[in-house]
Amino acid sequence: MKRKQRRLSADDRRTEFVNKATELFAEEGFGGGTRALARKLGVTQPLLYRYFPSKDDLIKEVYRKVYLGPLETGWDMLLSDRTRPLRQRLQEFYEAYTDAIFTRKWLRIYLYSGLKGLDINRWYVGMVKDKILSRIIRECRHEAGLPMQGRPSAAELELAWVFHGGIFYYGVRKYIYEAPVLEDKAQMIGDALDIFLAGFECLSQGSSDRGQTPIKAVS
Amino acid sequence: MKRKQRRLSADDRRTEFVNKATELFAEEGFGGGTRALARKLGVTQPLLYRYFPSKDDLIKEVYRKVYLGPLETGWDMLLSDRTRPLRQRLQEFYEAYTDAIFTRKWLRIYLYSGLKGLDINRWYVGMVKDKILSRIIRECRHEAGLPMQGRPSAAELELAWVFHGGIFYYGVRKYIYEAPVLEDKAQMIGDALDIFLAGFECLSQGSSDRGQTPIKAVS
DNA sequence: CGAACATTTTATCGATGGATCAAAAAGGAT
DNA sequence: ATCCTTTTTGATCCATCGATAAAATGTTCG
Repeated sequence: MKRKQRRLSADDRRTEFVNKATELFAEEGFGGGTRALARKLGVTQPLLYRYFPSKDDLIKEVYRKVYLGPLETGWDMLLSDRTRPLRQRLQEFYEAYTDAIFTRKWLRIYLYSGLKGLDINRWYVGMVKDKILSRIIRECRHEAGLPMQGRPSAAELELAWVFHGGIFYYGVRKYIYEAPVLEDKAQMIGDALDIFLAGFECLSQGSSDRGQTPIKAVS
Repeated sequence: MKRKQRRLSADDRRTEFVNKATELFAEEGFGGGTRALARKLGVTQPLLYRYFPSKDDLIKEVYRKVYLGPLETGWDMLLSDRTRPLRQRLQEFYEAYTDAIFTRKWLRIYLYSGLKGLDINRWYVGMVKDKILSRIIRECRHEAGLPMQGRPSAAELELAWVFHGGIFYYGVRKYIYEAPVLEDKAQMIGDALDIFLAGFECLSQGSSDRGQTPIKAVS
């Protein structure tokens, strides 16, 4: 009872390899075997080497596809559109962004590649900083009526990172640890935003009980 | 030019295996080879099997040591001591807790084992929830003069998780991604606490602009 | 010293994983 | 049906890995 319809076009086969490899590596890590991968495709293992010179090249292709996925959603304009209230923009942005990255596949590949210390991971983190967090800070400062300086301070960026990381960690808890989480993701984002925005505002008005500027710039 | 002083006592050799294995697995993941491990010890590979029945048993030992490490710091009483201001307690707790877990070794082993979906990881996450986050919520409610119910609601827990995860992610960024972070860890914790506490307080006083209870309990 | 014991090494087995190459099989064109 | 091209397979190589057994070396104590 063999498959009749074997042969696929070169492009289709290639993308099929990348897709199934993403699934396999997400579950097993990049140590997953090429034979297990071939089995998932219903083909034999040497066929892989007709489409990729080595397993490492396949892995690089997986990176590319996974890391570039979230960027195709066009969320970047959402943040800066000042015709709408900031809270609403942030809510919408984070719902869209987490829709893109909160999947078992994405998060696991992301963490596995992060543990390998790859350049593409550093690139992604840098992009999050520049395209997301810096903008959030800028908009928050604008909202709070603070003077606009060229770049956010390291301390402000850190605040945004902690906020962003908190949301990110929701995905890790749900899809990596498979721990019970608040099911309503939108509510989680909303509550986190309430805290963050209220806290940011309180601090901006100098109501800190420590004897220093609420958000101190690092010299 | 061979080593003269080879032979170690059984106990010393065993702990040496576990220690070096922790280092190795932290860097390479649990796929790290037993031969590489032996090389780190300056012994031959079969010696491992005189102290551990299998590689898996060695790995279990590594888990035990790593996961139990942070618990030996006795931080758990810090949180509930109401003779001191809440903010100070939280600051001190998180500085101590992150001193214990913010190391390259700990974080990498934690993430690798989390990706394997192990029971010990679930146990640890549950412990964080019960021993840390639930207490924080309880103390925050007390501070805000809110009525004390038996257990924190799922939404409140989620709030604490997002806060906690944000701080945790600082360690991931620094030691896993090796990304530049705000160097002053204490300041990061302080700022995150300011935001969290201020936000929590604002919300508790019903100043949310959404038409609902600030922190809504999930039915 | 030298016997008794514990520790470490040498040699090796079987399984698995990445990679190669020639041969076979499948589809399309004439 | 026959030929040609492209895809796929079967067989295999070599390195590595976990694990085992037996030999050898160091340690202890009479």
